[in-house]
Amino acid sequence: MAKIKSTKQNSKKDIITRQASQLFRQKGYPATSMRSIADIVGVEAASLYNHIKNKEELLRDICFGVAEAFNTQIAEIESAGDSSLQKIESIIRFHIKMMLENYENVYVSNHDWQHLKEPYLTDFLNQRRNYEKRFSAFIETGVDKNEIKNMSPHVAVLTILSAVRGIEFWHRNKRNVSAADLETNMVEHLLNGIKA
Amino acid sequence: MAKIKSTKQNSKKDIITRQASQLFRQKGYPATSMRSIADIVGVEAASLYNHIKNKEELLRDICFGVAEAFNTQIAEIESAGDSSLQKIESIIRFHIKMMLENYENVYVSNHDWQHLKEPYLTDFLNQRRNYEKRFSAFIETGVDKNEIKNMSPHVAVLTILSAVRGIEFWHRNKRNVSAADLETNMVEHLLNGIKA
DNA sequence: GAAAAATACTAACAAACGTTAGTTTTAATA
DNA sequence: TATTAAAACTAACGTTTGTTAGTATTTTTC
Repeated sequence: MAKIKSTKQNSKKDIITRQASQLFRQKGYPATSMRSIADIVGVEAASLYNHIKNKEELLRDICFGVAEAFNTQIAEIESAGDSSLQKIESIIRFHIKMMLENYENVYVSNHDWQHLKEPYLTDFLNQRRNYEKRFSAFIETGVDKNEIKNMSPHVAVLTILSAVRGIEFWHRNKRNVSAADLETNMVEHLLNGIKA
Repeated sequence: MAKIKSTKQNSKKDIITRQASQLFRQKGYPATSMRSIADIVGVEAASLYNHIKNKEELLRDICFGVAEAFNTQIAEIESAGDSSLQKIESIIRFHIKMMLENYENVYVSNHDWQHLKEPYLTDFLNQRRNYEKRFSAFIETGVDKNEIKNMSPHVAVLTILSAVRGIEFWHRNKRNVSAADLETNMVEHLLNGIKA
């Protein structure tokens, strides 16, 4: 009866995916049932299959959408003429921005990618590995140019990526710190820790 | 037929819990079936219920075991006569140690606590909130004594805890960095980022 | 306004889930 | 060695799961 409302911007599939992302974030992918997604959308579970192929497709769209956003951004940063430190700062700020503005999708991508099936799982992991290598290259160059102190690039990337990812905890309790303070303090903490 | 082998150190319940923890880490709690746990233990699913009350009890033992370890340690650090910076370094090193030596349990505790049922869920979250407050107090004192630069203690705690938690990714690919290098580099990165 | 396309519905499926009941087998105790 | 306690087994239960088939209804197109 109650049809899914679609606009020019948001297809019905987009709406379903967005609602699914919210539930995946709250309960986790395996613990989220198609029926619970249908409830939120305001439709019977079977009706969802007029718009999507199956449950995993929802997860796939979320994970690869996030991956593409990061790939696009790092390519842009690579081609800019900034210093290594500036590049690293840009990456950090973009991660923070994504955690703030695209929280649900990034969260789901971080937590539930393991439930992707082959060949998508391998594809996703390869993209992530590639991304970390490109990030790592920023650090290596910075060390060579003495902008960054001598350290393990792998560990630096690990530390930075894990730290920004932790913003998911900030979302659970935003009372204490504003988004702006969060960004300022975290960027400073992570950059000061590696500056030569 | 094949009984679970128990020793004086490890009760049969301990053995089941350890195997369950491995699976929870690999697949996640909701995606891990009692039958898959039984398979690994080498027994039928129904037999597990001679040793445990239900599935959630396994998760509970893991989560609260980890929580207790951290509570005990922070109490010890609090009562020591160290400087704020030393205390923070001690905490960081303990987190890293836990991530290295008690990986499975910490991972599960970090990822699947949300599947605890009440009243355990509230209990767990209260313990965590309390822990973060005590951690935050170290930072605040350090700022007051000018050992640490002026910054948001909340953000510092968030950054540090998230970073060390990220060691779970190191476990997936230990080839590039030794555990010792990991610890040294991460401790330096996180401490240099906050030193006055 | 009729025809076609999109999308909703109800009903049902096979499989997997956590868990219990009842029974048999193994190990510990006396 | 006989008795008791521990722990395994088989079988089954009631739910919930993702998904499909078939049909009715709504919206779009002409």
